[in-house]
Amino acid sequence: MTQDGRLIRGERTRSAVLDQALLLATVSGLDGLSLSQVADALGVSKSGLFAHWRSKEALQLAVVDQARAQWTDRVIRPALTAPAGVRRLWAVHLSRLAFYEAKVLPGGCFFANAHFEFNARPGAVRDRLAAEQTDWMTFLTGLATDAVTLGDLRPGTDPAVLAYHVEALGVCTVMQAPVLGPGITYPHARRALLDHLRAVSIDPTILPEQP
Amino acid sequence: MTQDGRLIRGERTRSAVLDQALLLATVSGLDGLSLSQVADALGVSKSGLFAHWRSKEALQLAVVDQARAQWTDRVIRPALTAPAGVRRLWAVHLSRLAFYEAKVLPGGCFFANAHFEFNARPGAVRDRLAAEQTDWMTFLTGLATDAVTLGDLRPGTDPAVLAYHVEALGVCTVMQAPVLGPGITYPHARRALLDHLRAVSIDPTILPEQP
DNA sequence: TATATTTACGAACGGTCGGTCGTTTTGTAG
DNA sequence: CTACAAAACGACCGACCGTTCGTAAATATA
Repeated sequence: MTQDGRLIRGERTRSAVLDQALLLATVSGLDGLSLSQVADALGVSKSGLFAHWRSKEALQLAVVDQARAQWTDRVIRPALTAPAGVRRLWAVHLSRLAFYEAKVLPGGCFFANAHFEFNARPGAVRDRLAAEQTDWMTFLTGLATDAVTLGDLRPGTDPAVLAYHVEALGVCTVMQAPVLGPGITYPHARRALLDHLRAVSIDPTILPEQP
Repeated sequence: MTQDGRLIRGERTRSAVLDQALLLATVSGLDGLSLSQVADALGVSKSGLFAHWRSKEALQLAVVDQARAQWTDRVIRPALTAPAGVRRLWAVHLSRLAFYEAKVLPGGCFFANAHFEFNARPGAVRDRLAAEQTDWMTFLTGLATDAVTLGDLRPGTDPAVLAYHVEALGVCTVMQAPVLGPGITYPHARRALLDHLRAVSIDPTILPEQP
């Protein structure tokens, strides 16, 4: 291991593998993930992957964990620590983007997409994803208890029903999203969010970059 | 071929294969469908399947088509031809059941589940499923233009937004479904629907049986 | 420089997959 | 019964999969 803070070789390839696996999982699903394809895409030997994870399932779980961790660090935490007066804006736009990215734009172009646009059938991986959905619900509830109520987000819906919608969408929620509709492109939605962020004096760089 | 109306041998196995394939697709997804598993589950040779469909994708498309045809014949058509005064009830309950079956009860126990709880990534099959979602939206719109408006089904939602929700759920819609929640089991929901059907003098047998 | 450990590699294995081919069984018609 | 066509079978193919293993290269420590 190096004594300074730089990544040693193992950690660097480990990170690259996880990123590539997440990317491929958005295409063929977490079930359809192929270790051979991951290795070939990186120009790395397939057998080398087993030096970092003991099995394919272990790598899949690592992908889920990293995706959740990144989403939490880069989006949810900034949202929760934002000034109280602007959390409502965050709630509406994040839910809108998450919904938009996760389902409406297959194979899309945005951070949130790569972190939601996979699903899995087998047991352990599916359970991990279910936990992730619970986290998202917690996040929404956290927003609701302070600057905005769930009723504001979706009038007439109690939390239990919203929880089912979270389960149903596999990731986020179903709120009123009037900006979404035919003819509204994704760059349009993103630009609108950036404008809003600037308008309320939130650092727009907390919004993940487009790859 | 026989001269009377009975199914000849080929059609019988063809139907059995489609049913089994639909069942397995609800477990591992339409992508994860294995011809070997289908054949083994039926005690049939794998190579015999290629006498009915030229490729695996052709069989997958046939599965989608049959699922949609059955759903239309057994559920949507009866709903559309129901007495005008009760279509609102149908709309609410069908959407509720479809939502419930398709997403909340994985590996469930009901007709609608087996016809919705699969998804696919590759091109042709995915396109076919997208067409199915459009049909469902048309059905809901057809209900709305007569006995009930979409506004009644989900207050404050315009059709464009609802269309996105249809896309998002992958099958149906997101309407107000107050009966769904923690502790509300599926038999509960089904019994409630049967009671409602009887209350409005609709033949309950149009509701598909539980397998 | 010499040594030890991490890291990556290439070859190979058993298994499953979709798909092909020639043959045999099954059911119908003459 | 014979003739014929539909239908199903079993063996086999090449490809890809996840995984193991022995070995070589890269890197850290001394």
